[in-house]
Formats: sequence, structure tokens, C-alpha cells
Amino acid sequence: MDEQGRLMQARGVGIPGLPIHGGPQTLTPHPMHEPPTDNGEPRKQDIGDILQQIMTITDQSLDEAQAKKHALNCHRMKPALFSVLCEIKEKTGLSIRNSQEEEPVDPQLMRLDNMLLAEGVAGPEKGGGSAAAAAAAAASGGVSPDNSIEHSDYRNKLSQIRQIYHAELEKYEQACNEFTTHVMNLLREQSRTRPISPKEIERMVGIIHRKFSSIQMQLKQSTCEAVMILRSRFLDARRKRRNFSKQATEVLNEYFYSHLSNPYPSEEAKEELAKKCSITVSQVSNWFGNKRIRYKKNIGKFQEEANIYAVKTAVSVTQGGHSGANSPTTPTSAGGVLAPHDGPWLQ
DNA sequence: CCTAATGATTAGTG
DNA sequence: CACTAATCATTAGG
Repeated sequence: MDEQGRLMQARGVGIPGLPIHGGPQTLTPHPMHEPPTDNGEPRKQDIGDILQQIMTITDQSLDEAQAKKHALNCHRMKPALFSVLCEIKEKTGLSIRNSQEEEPVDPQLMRLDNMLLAEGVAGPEKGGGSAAAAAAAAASGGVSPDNSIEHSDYRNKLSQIRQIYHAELEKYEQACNEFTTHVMNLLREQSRTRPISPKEIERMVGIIHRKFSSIQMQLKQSTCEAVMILRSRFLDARRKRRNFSKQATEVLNEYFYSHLSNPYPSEEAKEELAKKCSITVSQVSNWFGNKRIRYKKNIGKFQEEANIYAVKTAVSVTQGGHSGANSPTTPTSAGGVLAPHDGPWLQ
């Protein structure tokens, strides 16, 4: 028991180089490396007393402790003692060990940052932002419908998200700075009454920053989510499908039925049709793909439509000169169905 | 509501 | 890569 008590005490203040005077008289330590100065003993005694007071201060009543604290605080040895204790804390790594400096730049955070940048949420201000967003849409979406009407809606929503994101980010930043200065002030304040090394403060600031950056990551993550939802809601044309204008379908149908024997527009023809209908080339291709398959699947259903558009005579199809004598008569005379049976594309 | 029409997407093919 | 065929998701209309 006695031994254990000694051990505990020794563990508490038993610091190499700082002899203790708390134990039994018989146990006066005599470190070998202590310089044999004449007045070494009184000084050691002095420090030992201070330490003893510090150790017992928690056992005392508040008022009494307050007075003792004050007395200790004003002791001439205090600064030196504190600096020594700070050094010891550093050396023993009492408060370190959680400083995995240079954390490997969390790959997930990188991913989020890159994505936000690509979406134009994080990057520079307005102009570049929307351009970046459009570029990203074109790059990943493959098809970038420049139908600006609904696109502006998308941009509005995106800039809304961005606004919120930046506001939140700034709020976090401010809160972080506030908290940091608060903690620093607190530590500085405390450093008058307990040994705190500057490095410790530095480390504390680092911890705070890491914590806040993890909060920031949450913000980034949810922002990314919001952008993704917006994307799928507005840019996925499948969801936001708009029928082509009457005029556009007219142009397309005209081409289709006037080239019924070979309804495969060349790339140039597609480009021209796209321009005329103010849609993209891919949309033209989609339209023709759909039209061909649906026409073939049920020719009867399209007869009426065919007759309407057939009044425009085919121009130079691959070689079909058969319909030369066909004059554009009144639609009522088209009771006899036009025969599209010459389509090799029907197999 | 339901259904047909319709533009877009996807898997599969050459 | 262009195309077909099937399918999805939305729109228009009864």
C-alpha cells in the first residue's frame, strides 16, 4: 500500500530533473547529474514546495485554493517553471500523438471539390460558372440541347444552389474563425494559470480546423447531391421531354415521306434539317430512327399522314424515277393508297 | 384516370 | 459509328 502510494505520487510529479520533496524524508533523491552547486539545495526545496502546493490544491476549499492560486501565480519562479513544464509536455508527447500531420488530402473531398468545380458551383463568379456548367453538361451528357428556355431555368436553380452553398461556406468560415480566436484567447488566458506551450495552441487550432473542414465536407456533399438531383431533373431530357414544334415535325415529315423509299438522310441533310427545325442533329437522328421503326411496324396507321405529305414530290432519291407523272392533285383523290412497297429498308 | 403519341435511351448487331 | 428494336418517361387528349 505504502509503496503504491509512493508510486502514484511519483507518477504524478516524478519528473526527471525535478526532484521531489513530497515523500518521506528518507527518500531524498539525489540525481547524479545535478550540478553540485552550493545553493542548489534551497532552490530544490523551493521548487519542491511549489509542486507540493500545486498537487494539494485540489484538496482544498475553493476560497483557500483561490488564495493559494493567486500566490502561486505571482511567484517569481512561475514563468520558468511553466516553460519547463511546457517543454516536458512536448517531449513526453502528452498532448501530441493525434497529429498525423499532412493528412493525405482525403480523396473523397478531392472528388467533391472537383465535381463542384466542374458544375460551376465552386469556381469563379457567374459568367464562368454557367459556362463551366454548360461545358460539363455537354461533356458528360453527350447531348447538350441548347434549348435555352428550360436551360435558363436550370441555370437559375443552379445559381440558387451556388448562392446557398457560398453563404453556408462563408458562415462556416466565419464560425470557424470565431471559434478559433475564442479558443486561442481562452488558452492564452489559461496559460497564465497552467502551462500551455505555443505548439499546443497551434495543434488545437489544427484540430478545430479539421473538425470544421469535415463539416464543410458535409456541406459539399449535400450540395453535390442537390446538383445531381437538379441535373437529373432538368438535363435528363428523358424527364423533361418537349414535343417538337408543329413546324419542325412538318419539316421532318416532309423529308421522310418525300424520301420514303430511302428515308436515311445523310449527315449534311441531317444538319440542314436540324438547323431548319432548331433541334440538334442527334434529335434528327432520333426522330428518323423512331419514325422508320414506327412506320414499318404499322404502315397502315401512317397512310393518311403519308398522303398529306406526299404532295411534295420526291426530288432526287437514289434512283427512283418512277413517280415522275405524279401530279399533286387534291388530297381527296388519294383514296388509292400511295404504294411505299418499294422500300428496300423494309426488308 | 387511362391510353396513344412521342422523344430519348439502351442493348444488340454489323 | 449508324442503325434496329425494345423500352422508358413524359406529354397530349379522350
